[in-house]
Amino acid sequence: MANVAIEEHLIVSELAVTPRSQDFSAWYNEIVVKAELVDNPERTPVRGCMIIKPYGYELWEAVKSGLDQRFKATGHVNAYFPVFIPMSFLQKEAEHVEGFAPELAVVTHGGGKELEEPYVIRPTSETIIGDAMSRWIQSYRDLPLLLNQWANVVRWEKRTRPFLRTSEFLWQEGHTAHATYDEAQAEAMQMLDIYADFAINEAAIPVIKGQKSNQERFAGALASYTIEAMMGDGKALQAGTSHNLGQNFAKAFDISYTDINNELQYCWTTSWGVSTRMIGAIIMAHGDDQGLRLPPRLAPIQVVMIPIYKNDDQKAEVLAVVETIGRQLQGAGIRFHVDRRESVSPGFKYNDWEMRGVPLRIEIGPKDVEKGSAALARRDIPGRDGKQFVDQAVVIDKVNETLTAIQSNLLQQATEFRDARRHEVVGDYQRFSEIIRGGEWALTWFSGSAEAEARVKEDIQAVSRCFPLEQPHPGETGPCIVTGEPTDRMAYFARAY
RNA sequence: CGGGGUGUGGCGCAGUUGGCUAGCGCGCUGCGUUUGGGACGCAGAGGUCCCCGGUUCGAGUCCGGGCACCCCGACCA
Repeated sequence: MANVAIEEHLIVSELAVTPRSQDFSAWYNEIVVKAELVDNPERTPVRGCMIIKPYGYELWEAVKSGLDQRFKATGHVNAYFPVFIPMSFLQKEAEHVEGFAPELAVVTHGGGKELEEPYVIRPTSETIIGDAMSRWIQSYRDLPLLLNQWANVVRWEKRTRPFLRTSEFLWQEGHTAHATYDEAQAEAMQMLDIYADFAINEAAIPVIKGQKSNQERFAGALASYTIEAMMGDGKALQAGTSHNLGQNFAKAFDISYTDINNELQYCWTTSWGVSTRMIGAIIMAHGDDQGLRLPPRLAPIQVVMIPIYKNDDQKAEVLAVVETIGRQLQGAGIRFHVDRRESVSPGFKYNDWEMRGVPLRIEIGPKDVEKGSAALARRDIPGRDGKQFVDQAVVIDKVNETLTAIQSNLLQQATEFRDARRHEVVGDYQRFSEIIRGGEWALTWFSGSAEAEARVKEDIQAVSRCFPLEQPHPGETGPCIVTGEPTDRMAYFARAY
């Protein structure tokens, strides 16, 4: 018996991905390649960079589209700034250059000549956009200035993983300028809300909105805010950030305006970003042993149709039904694909599309032709339980209904998973450590000091993720988990990506 | 940047103490049979064994040097 079990295991591992439950990291590395989100990183000619394949890029386009609509709806406009930034620009904001110096890629030559001033390949664009803003803004009538840019950025990383940390990645960076602190702060919070709304309602990932500790703050910001998500292994992932930059960049780049009293004032600026890391979040929040599970609202293919037949007569009948349903799906605006491959069996196709995370599968075979039915199989409910047979006449209604159900089920599953793994702990450092070592989240009173944070990092390789905006005990104080001193805010701690 | 490891058809690997024609599985191409949960048969194609140098009658194998990549630890959307 034992030998049979081992052989079965070997067969499975040859055919499919390493089960997520067995080795989360290996599962992730394999699934991004096998689901064709990226080219095999080991064969990508540039170290630490990724080739995003069409299926992965379509997923990114869906993310882009969902975010871009939200940005436009709140009055932001897109623009584009150079990928090269004069080195001197970065040096104008002391904390900023210090934060980014270790991971800069620098261009020293162009057109065969050494450049007078080296260019940095943008790691982020606060400086070059700040420089433009200083020229564009003169009057309070020019404010607020609400810009966004979709771009690639480069940060030289020592250890990289597809989507989670790569030397080059795609993102959007919003950059805004305002007349007052309050307006900038409101903007930073508004964008955080937009990110949270996107994560929850499009990506089906529950997130916690919070503020970063000073140690985890963006280099050059007054305050940094984050949406934190829990991955399938319990680790935390920052899925988006928003910064109130205060007047730090305004002063460094002379972004100033004349107010209504004809007095010169510095602007208050913000920046905010979501990157291709969001793809990593979607993979790790929803995936299972069979592969990806994509939320219907973002899935490049929402429905895959598998025709099944034994001979040419059946093929003709089956494909006629497939065409009919296909036209209906198209009319309903549903993204679908018909798997017409002749060289692989239906069973292979089931597994193949499950690995790619397609939310819903429709099987049409001779029996369905005969009965006027169609088989619908949900990706989020494995096996027979997820399969239903519906009348062809109502298939579109059923598809719409089921896609909606899958979307909300993914969110519900992720929420229940997370809520079972976050724990409030007061004054018990031992238990605090055990929670984090056990791969779960601890919510505890925290002073936020550099010393306290360093101690936690030293002890248990974890840092604070955020002070949640929604505090569980507002107005109260409690003992800092590290120092014991009374403090008025609680923070989440967890191991993180 | 410190420690460990690996470079052999597209992918995963075998090739032990040198030996002749470099092999296996998967994938790929063609034909046929199959097709409701990862099909099968037959016939094919595909290799400067990471690079450079050395030892030898003979090097994928031994020696020297180089390069690349992967994994594990300190910094990061």
